Amino acid sequence: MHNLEIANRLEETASLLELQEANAFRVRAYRNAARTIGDLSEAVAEMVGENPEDLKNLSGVGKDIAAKIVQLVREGSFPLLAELRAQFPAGLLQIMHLPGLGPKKAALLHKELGIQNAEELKAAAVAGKVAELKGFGKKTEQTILASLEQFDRFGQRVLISEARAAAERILHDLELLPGVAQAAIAGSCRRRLETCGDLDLLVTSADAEGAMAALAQHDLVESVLAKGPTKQRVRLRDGLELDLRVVPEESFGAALQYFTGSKEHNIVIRRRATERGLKLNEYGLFDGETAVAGRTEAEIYEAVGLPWIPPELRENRGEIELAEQNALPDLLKLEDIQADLHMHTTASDGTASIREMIEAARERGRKYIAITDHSKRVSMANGLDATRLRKHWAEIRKIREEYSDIDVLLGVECDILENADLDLEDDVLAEADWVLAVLHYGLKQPREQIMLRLLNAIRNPHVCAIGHPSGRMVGRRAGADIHYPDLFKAAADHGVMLEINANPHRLDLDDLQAHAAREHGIPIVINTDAHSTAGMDVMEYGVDQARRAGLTKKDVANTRSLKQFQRLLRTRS
DNA sequence: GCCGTTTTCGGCCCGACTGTTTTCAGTCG
Repeated sequence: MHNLEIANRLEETASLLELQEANAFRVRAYRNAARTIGDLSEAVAEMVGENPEDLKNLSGVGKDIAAKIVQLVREGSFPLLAELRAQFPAGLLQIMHLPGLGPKKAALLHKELGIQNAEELKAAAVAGKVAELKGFGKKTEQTILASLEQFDRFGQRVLISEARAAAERILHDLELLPGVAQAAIAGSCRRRLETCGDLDLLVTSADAEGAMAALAQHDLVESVLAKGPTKQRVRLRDGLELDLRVVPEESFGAALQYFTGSKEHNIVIRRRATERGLKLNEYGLFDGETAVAGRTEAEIYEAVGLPWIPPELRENRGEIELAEQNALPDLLKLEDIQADLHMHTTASDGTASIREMIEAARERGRKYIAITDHSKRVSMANGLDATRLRKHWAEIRKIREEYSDIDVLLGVECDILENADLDLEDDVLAEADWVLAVLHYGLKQPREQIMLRLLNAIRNPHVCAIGHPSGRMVGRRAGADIHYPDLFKAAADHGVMLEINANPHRLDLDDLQAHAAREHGIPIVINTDAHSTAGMDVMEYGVDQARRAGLTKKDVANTRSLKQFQRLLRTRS
């Protein structure tokens, strides 16, 4: 059992306890334990096997929760969770996590209107029944409908981080099978979309039955939904569905190309084949009955007059034209990244100390970082006022002296307040090496006010970059209503960078806006926004997003050495 | 339910906003 699974059960327990109106601190205890375990690099299941007493050394895990984890790992059972699940319909958890709703309102909807899931909530809201409930009203009803619409659009899709973790684990295990020669992930997961609706795996094997049997028995697989001689569809324990296709070696490239998509990209590629008197399908590229290509993707692209196109670009958004002119961008790679300029410590809401974060960054090969704890407005995250921030910086100054192979910038993640002021005075910001200005609150303000806030921040001479510009959460919450052309113009005029926040829940800027920002000549920074040492590992998702935006090493500021990076920063007054 | 300790129980990140009320509960981050 993986840490994430354990953390998910604890998190679900916390949510269900909330619905039950249990003691708020008990709820928090489960949530804290879930977070600790989710952020942990050692496997909890192994700790249970070796020395279960060690669990109690984890912060937020005491006698009770440790015992529950042991039982979960050893016996696969979690009685408290089972009992809670029996009390509330599963759909209620989704409802309570909709923006504008929480445990209290969700419980009331369930109690008063018997609502069990999102569909029933929608029907009740449309019928105007929600507004009649005590504590609700017309506005709340509208908020609910808007949240449901967002939820519908996301549907059953899961974040790329979750999809990849599952796909890569299964792929790895299939690769170890004796009969399997080649194996690959295809589909949206290979294209590194923000979310995946399902997973596609391809293998070549002398023993198709063996590969499918191994998949059916895989510990991530819950059930087999369909099975034929070359294709098997299974449902994973987390609900995601996965297609495995066993293809002949001479068709592997064709199948990979075909099942990677996108549909729009493939339509154009197939048309190019037709124009050349050829036919392209998942088995190969054919001249009449004769296969002329199919073993690799590259030979298929070559046969239709193109260089191989990276999967991240395959959306028919201009990549085929670039390929024709041999002008495909040399996309950014994870190893190009030299720095991480957005992270938190225990000074605000991070879980690791300054020293721990510096060392974790070194282990990941970063040459310089910025420590950017929250400003005071984010009181829930223990944000820093001027006095505490200055003390924090003094501490960082002292500690960074111990390290000769990594530079540490004095940073801050400064809120842009609802009234467009910055959360810290200019004299404080002037002392920072790196000021990241961000929106956290009032994201639903009208466009004019949002733009006033962003432009005001950009005009401030101390602001270096705008972090997670829209504030969106993938699949959960649309971001602020930004007029991007104005944002880009202002950022370009004032030499302010824009962030791609690499957290898979954010990925903000998105690929299209990151591409547009690059067109304006704005340097992009890709940062993890880590709240723990393990949080630094999400950099790859930010890099993937940049690749989808067509960005190269030179488009991304934190691929440079510190000296070169500082030259890119606007002149500091 | 966890933590730290004054070792047995009190404190646990909280201020602002929203939409509902007519003084505040619920939600947000």
